Amino acid sequence: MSANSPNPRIPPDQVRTRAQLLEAAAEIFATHGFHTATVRDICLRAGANIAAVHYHFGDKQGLYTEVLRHAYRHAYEKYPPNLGVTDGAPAAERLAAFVRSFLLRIFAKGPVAWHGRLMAREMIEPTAALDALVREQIRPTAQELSGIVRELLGRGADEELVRLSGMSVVSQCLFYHHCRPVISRLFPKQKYDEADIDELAAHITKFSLTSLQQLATKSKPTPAKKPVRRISSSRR
Amino acid sequence: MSANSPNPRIPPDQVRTRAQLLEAAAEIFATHGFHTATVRDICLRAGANIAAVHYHFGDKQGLYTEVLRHAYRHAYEKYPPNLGVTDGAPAAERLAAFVRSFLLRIFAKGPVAWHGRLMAREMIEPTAALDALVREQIRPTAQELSGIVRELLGRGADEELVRLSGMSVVSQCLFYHHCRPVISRLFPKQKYDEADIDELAAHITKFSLTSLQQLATKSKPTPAKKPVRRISSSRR
Amino acid sequence: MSANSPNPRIPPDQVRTRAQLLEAAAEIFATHGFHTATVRDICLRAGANIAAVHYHFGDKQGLYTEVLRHAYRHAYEKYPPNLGVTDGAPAAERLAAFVRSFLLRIFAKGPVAWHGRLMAREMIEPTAALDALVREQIRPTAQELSGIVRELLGRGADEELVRLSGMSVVSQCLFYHHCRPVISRLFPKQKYDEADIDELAAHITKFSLTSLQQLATKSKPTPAKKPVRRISSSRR
Amino acid sequence: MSANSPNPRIPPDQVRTRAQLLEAAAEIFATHGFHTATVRDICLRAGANIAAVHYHFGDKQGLYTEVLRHAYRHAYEKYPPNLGVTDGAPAAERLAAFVRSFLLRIFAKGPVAWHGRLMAREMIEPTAALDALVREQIRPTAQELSGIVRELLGRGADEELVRLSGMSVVSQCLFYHHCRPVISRLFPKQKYDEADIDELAAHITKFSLTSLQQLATKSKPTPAKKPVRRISSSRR
DNA sequence: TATGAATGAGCCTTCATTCAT
DNA sequence: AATGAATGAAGGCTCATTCAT
Repeated sequence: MSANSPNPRIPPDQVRTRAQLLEAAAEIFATHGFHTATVRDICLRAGANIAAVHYHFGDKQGLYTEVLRHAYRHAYEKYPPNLGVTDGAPAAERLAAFVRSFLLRIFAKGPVAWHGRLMAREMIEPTAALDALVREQIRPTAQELSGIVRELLGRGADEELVRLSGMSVVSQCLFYHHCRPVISRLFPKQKYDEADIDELAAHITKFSLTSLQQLATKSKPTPAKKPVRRISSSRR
Repeated sequence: MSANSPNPRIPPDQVRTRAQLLEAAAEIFATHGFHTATVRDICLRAGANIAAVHYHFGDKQGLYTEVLRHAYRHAYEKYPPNLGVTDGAPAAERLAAFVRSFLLRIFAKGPVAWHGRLMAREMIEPTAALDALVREQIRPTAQELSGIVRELLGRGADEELVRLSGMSVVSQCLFYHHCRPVISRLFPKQKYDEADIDELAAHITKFSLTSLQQLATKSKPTPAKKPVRRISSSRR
Repeated sequence: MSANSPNPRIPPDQVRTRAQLLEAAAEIFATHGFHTATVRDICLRAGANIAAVHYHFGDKQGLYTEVLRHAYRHAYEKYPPNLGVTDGAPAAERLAAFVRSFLLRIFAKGPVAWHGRLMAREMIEPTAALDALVREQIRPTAQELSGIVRELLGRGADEELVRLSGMSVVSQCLFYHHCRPVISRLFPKQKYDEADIDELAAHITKFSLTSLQQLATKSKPTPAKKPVRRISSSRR
Repeated sequence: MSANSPNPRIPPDQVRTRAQLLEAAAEIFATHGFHTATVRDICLRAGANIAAVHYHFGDKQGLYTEVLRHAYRHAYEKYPPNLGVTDGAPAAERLAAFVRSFLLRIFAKGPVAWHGRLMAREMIEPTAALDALVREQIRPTAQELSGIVRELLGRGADEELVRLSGMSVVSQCLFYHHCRPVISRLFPKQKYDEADIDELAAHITKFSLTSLQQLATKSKPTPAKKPVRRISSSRR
């Protein structure tokens, strides 16, 4: 909110219109997609004039780009990747935190919720905004995961294996979001409350960790260093 | 293919327009999505009159539904889930075939290629066509995978674990397709030729198989030992 | 039906298609009007091919013209203006017959019913077919009414009064048909069964006759002979 | 007119487009009917953009509804039903005023002229707008006429007779408008200038009054009170 | 400054009609 | 002789965008 106001003095009430526009747009873009969403609907829901979008953001695309940044930032503010687990913690523990925070982020309720849907849409129909997003947000996250996986696989692990294994971990998280319509038809009981997400996170972590640890012993017969004790999945 | 032609004789030439329409629509719907695609473009590319769509398929939605069915059928005809591996083959082998056929299907080139993109879009913005698709195509495929996973985990495996593990397998395949725009930015060298797909299939199979086999040995044959206490209780 | 078959031998079955087309068109034109009615609907209801209209009648307008003629003829065949009352009958009696047959004609049920609606539409948006209709059907009917009215007003009545009074009579009949949508809203109980029509006919006849008889006595102060008392009381 | 403008200040010039649209639409709807008229033509004649109709009136139907209201209001403003005759005037005088104003209204020249044609079309092919019209405009007019007729028939007159007689009066007025194409073919000399209308009004009034007075004396043998003199067709 | 009326391109759809069969 | 697939011209409507105020 205040990140966009250049001067510390409280601007009259333009910022409020801007913020409402952003929030309304996030919801509508997330629900209907970029092309199907209409500027009219967004302005209507934001209680703003029909010309407000062009006044504040140039055009529809400009609004969308800003929405994407806004949503991503909010999601990562609320659920940071490490969830309070320190960098020095055992890799297994950090993996559990990473998976859980990832799921929480994409299945968040309320205003944060739009982030997940917006990103999913961006995958299907990438816009110019994706480049910035990858550069500023996604790549750092990916590298953080790579670090965890590399440590789990052992120092000398093949970098290609690290890369592929990282994607194996992330994919299991994203799947539940990207394929939600099918999952809800195949398994109507699957829900995404906090408890359900903990369950999913536990499975994904276990499934991945089991494989990574086994692959580590195979590729590096001389481990013995880090026993990677438990997980203790303590969070926050 | 021939399911719609009641008599074995080849209908004069009306079917050609229909087929061209279907093919053109598959490509354009896959590229632009349902709402963004225009009937004009489809007819133009199919070399048909603008009114042909409504004559043959009722309306845009009718054409779309038919395209979805058409694409799914074609993809599964070309790459059946078992890829020639008999049902009696070892589960590990059947898993490898399943993964590889899945990847081949969603990354196919040519006219079969649209299937993957169409399905991905359907996940993001489901239409009425999804119900039929799940019922007729997706559920049987899911059950086939469940069978393989169940066998790998051992007879007495927890059904919930079977379900979650099945999704862990599928998710790794779909990920490369659903997140392609991001992957191509993070790892520009990643391609999807037949050789690349074999590589991906090998990793996914190995990653999954390793975990499944490990989870099997832990959960079943020698019980009494480790009741799988916490989250992924590390082996000793 | 057989009126259209030029030779007494039964033509294959073209005449049937033609007749069904005519009947279906009458109903649809009457219900929806010329422009709103569609050739497709007509062919569909007639069980004929979409090209049948152009094959049998040249084009939509040609079909419409034929329908109008067809409908008018049928209506006057079933309800001739005199309803069996001989020309020699008292004028009051002939007036009653005229009014009643007029109402029966425009409120007929079944295939004859379309005549009234078609004519009403022709009033609003006349086509080339109207000229022939006035010449062949409407003018004779009008002259028959004029004769009745003239006799009721007395021999020396002003011709302008005869003309206007004739229209006063006809207008009361047509009103119930032309303004049906409003009447049904103002007086929802008004129906048009045979009994209701008899009631309406009785009122219109009484209302008109009362006036005509009174005007007759006024304009011709020296009759005194024929008091033409009540409604159709046959004079002696 | 000013009922829709919340503030008394004259809106800058948005209302001009609206007014021009309304006027152009009235003419085109009256001439071609609702379905045949095109929004394009209306906008062209109004000098407005093709999207103006949807901006100001929602859709074609919304414009039509407003046109109907607009036309009705204008017609009644110019020719109020009583034409300056006070409510306390003799019933015969009020009847004469009613008939004459009715004819003037439906045969008006200029921008008011469309009212009659629009209403006639609405009878043939009622739209959703008719309900409001009957409720707001037609029913009050009908009740006013009923009052006049009831008084002429005498206090104890049968209500059914009042109702039917009222329709007998109105029908004679509408006839000249609804059947104009036929009348102009049967009696080419019939015109609808002010003088002609006075003539028609005189006849209709005389014809109806004669009947009503006669019916009154018959049904109520104890009249003697109100002699309801003549017609005295004084107006203005 | 910020509004809302106005714009024009373009979309889906429908229609009467034609033409090869 | 008679069909039904194919045509192309509009039609109503929606949209993002602009402009005068």
